[in-house]
Amino acid sequence: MTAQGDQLSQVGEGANRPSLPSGEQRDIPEATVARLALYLRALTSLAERGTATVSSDSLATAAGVNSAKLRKDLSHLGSYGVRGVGYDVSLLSQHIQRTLGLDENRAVALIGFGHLGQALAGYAGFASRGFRIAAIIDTDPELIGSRLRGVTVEHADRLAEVVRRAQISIAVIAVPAAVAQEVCDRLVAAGVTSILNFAPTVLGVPEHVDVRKVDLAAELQILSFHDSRKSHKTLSNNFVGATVDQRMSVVAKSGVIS
Amino acid sequence: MTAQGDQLSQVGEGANRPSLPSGEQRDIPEATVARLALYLRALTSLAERGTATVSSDSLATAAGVNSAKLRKDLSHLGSYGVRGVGYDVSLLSQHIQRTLGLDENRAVALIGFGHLGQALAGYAGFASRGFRIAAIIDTDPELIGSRLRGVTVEHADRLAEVVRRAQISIAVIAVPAAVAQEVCDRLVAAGVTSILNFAPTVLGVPEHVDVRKVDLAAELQILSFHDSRKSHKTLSNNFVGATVDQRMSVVAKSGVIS
DNA sequence: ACGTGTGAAAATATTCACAGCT
DNA sequence: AGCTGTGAATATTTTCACACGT
Repeated sequence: MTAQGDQLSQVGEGANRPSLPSGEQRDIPEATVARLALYLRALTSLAERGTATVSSDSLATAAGVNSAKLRKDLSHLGSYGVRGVGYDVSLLSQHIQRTLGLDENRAVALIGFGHLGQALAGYAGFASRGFRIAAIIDTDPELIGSRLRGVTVEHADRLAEVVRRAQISIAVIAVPAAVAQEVCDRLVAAGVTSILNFAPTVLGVPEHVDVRKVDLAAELQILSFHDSRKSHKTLSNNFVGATVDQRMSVVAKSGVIS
Repeated sequence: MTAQGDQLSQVGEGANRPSLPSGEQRDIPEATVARLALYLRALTSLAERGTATVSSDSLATAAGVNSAKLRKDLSHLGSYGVRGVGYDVSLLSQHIQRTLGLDENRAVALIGFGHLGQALAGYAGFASRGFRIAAIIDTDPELIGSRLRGVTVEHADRLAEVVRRAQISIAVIAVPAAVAQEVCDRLVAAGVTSILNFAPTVLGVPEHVDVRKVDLAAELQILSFHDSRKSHKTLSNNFVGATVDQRMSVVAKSGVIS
């Protein structure tokens, strides 16, 4: 048990690597890409604490992985560490950002401004981690025209127009499952090539479009599977106390995170 | 590209399988467990459409995977299909539910009733897919005492008491990152053994506790990585039109999803 | 015929362990 | 002395392809 449920993912199912356009390091494994985001988060947190340099060991702990994995992952970006010393926090941070394509803030469209959509829109980590909500779309007349940090909620009829004008290639779908495919089709037709889907549906998309999904109930079901196999259901505490302390020392060791 | 970002995950990091308590089939791979949830969703959708029997091919399409994977996955549960025919929708559904430990509705605690917490609480798929929010916790005096479908929002001071009384082993953390670890510690001390974490922090937990995380910004960053490598950024449409139709035929072929 | 179940092959991912730089 | 970068070993996951039951 233990361990942050590392969300891996392979985005390219029929992926025969398309051979790269220009002169960059190639072929970063999917599993590694997924973790780069975690390393970046940890690095940002370290930078805020004023840490200038970090070892693979501490960074790994801060990111919730082991150090061998971290070093292997970073080796795919080329060498940015110094033997005997560690990694320069700000340098590595920048390099990961570049690798992830976060150089300038990326414009994102949010489709669906219900409870979830509003929660997502209000999420600060959104802006601080490289993204800018450039458009919000809904169909509810009550919501159309309301503004959030300078962005006006537009009607779904104007989706294509809005997406094209704001040059948006990434969209977040936060609409009911029943209309998710239709929304998806419209996004794709308008030129969106990457979609984060919160609706509990499989979206059909053409080859060149990536979809990632977040399914709350599925996550809980996975937890449920493991939980239901824990025999010791009823034995507990004072034992728990001990192991929590164990954990604390791990955290202390690396000076982790906000 | 294409392809639903299959969220895999290994929950047990240092997991040397604990050898099972009683007579059940053993050792379902993590990757398989994560997909069982998807199959279940697809099956439910098929059942609603009145489908009684389904082939591995159609079910796979409906779940967004290929059929070899699906068959291999299901083989870990023991045989529930009929050669030459397919799977009985309701039978397989039940079996997956049992496997995931969803026999009776599982009680879940929701910690944090801000925007995100409220969105999660309102999510219908929660109830319909095996979970029941049995407790809601926050610290905001404005929110304490408000009720949602028969559940009263309680103050964080009463967390342990509430968790113990409702026999909760699964909790969802939807609080700011700064207080997530503290909340987590309290949950663990109160006996929670499975946590779904929406705060962008690595949670330290003892061995016997599982954590899964959902990190919105990380998901977007992964999309960003792939998106930024799509050369054809500017070429588009009428080509898009064609490929969308392609996709439509795939969907039609399997009669998918809500 | 049809479609499941599964060994065996291939591809990915993780971990080990240590050479080599600072 | 300390810590990175990496080949080699291991483990896991995916895919292939076909025997087998209905």
